[in-house]
Amino acid sequence: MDLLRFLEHPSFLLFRRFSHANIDRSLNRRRKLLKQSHWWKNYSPESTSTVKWTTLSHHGVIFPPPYSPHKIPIIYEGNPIILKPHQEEAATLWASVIGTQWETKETFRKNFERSFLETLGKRHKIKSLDKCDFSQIVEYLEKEKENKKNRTAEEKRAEKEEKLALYKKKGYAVVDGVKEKILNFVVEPPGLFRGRGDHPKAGLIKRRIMPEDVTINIGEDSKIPKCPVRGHKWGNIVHNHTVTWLAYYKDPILPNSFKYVWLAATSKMKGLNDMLKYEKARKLKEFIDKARESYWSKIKSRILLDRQLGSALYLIDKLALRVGNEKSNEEADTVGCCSLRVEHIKFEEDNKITLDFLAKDCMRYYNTIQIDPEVYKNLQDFTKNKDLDDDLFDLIRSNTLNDYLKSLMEGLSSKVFRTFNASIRLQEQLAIFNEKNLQLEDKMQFFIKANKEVALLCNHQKTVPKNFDNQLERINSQITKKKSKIENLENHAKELRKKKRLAKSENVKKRITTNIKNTKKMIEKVKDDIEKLETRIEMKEDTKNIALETSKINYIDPRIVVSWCKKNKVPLDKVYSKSLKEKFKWAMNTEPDWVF
DNA sequence: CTAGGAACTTAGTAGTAGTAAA
DNA sequence: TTTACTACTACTAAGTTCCTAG
Repeated sequence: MDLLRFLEHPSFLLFRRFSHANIDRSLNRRRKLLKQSHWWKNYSPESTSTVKWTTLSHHGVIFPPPYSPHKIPIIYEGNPIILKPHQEEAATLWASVIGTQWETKETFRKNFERSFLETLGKRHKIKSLDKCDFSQIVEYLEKEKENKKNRTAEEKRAEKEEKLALYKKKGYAVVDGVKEKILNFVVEPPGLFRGRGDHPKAGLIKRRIMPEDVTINIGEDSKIPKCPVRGHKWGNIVHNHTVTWLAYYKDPILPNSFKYVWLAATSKMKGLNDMLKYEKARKLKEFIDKARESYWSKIKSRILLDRQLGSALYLIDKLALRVGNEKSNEEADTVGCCSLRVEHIKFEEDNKITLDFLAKDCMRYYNTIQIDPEVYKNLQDFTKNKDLDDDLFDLIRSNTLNDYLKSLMEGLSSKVFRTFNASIRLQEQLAIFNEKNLQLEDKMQFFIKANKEVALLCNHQKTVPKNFDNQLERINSQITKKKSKIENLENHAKELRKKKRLAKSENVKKRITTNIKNTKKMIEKVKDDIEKLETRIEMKEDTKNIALETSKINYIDPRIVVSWCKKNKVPLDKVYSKSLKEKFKWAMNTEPDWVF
């Protein structure tokens, strides 16, 4: 039953044994809350219009604490040098990177050095990073870390409380009367830019953001938040109803982009968009036959441009590739479908191709796959008379492809194919499952395997944890222990049987028989444990470099997951963390027989 | 018609807090 | 009680998409 109706139902009221006044107050409160939070029950098309909010109030953004100098010198050619605070801050940022992978990265080092020397000024005696000895600062940082680790429980509690209080005070916005969490209400602190892969700007000092850098978006009737840094003021105040951001500031590294302050995933603004994303993917389900027919006719077209369009979409559909926009040379050299170059594709026997390129986040996409001969031939054609660094699809770009998609279905774009195929893939994999009597662990194992298929499709990877081998080793030693335990138990059983044979009284025999039975039971249990540990190892090994969460968060329609869990009596907590359950609260009431 | 701006989604990793094992 | 893992969350980088100005 609808929760609201239930709350109003006489049996509920009776059950609570509230006084009437209390009931009224409580109901009103709840009704208000329900009306506010159950947006998915009665969302209307206009909620997706260009007006994103009517009233909006919040507390602006807050800033990381100012730098407090430690006055520890760096040693330069044998001389200790105490730097000015802002210079010392830069030096300390570098010190915090020493011993990590970043320290030895060529670009990172070069860029930091340039940034650092600039901070010091031309006439400073420090001329080279290589000659700087940061070890005293490193030592200091280590001590600080140690101190932090050794805080008393009381201190930790106080800190936690303080954090919570800040969150309560500043961490939410009120949008059209609904209180919503903010995703990132603290601006990014200064740091060294950790661009991924071979990013040309990695290592640059990311400067401190000041209130003057920040534009606040807030309702006309709302109180303008007080600037939290004394002596400073907000850069700008706007009242833009057509956007969802609460504030933005210029990206301190990339001159043409911004950092935005948004509501959390639990908010209506984000949740509704998320739901609509999946609805769009479901709409593609209706159009997919038509779309595939269309790109197949293009693949066979005599017009080169069409052959490129058709073949590109074929790859996007079949391999769930990203569309691949062009990138400037201020960014790492990564590609997607439309930006593939000749060097990224190899033609093998039997209509197989190998794609080998760096994708988003410099994750390597490496896949050998058999494709249809028509596409194989097309792709081969596209590489003719080209250099290795020429575009494979030289006549099209992401927008060409997206324009074409618009002609197939309203609102269709390339990324919808990824969502569509990922969700479909999970649903298909889960549909294979029909053994209802499995243990929960086995069900979970099955789910993880299905999830893994999606992650593989989308090429979602993660680095293998540092001490992964140790972890396996530990489980293995547990198995060894349990195996020797079984041996002992078996010996014990053997002896019991011997005793039973020699026993005279019936009573003793009976007692020994129960003992034997119990021992056997124990053996079974330990064997079961071993089996569980073994599958745990297997699963761990199997997914050690695969990121399962990414697809769960971004690509898999949560309704597929919820319905499967309900149908198979798997508690949702097994699949979704607390925050994911909140993010997907709009999908929590999905019926067991729901289909994507 | 194209380049780049603006806004929003998707992505992996670092660090932390809570929990299990020793 | 300490140590070691594990499971999350916080963080922020890196994509896509759509739009507008020239």
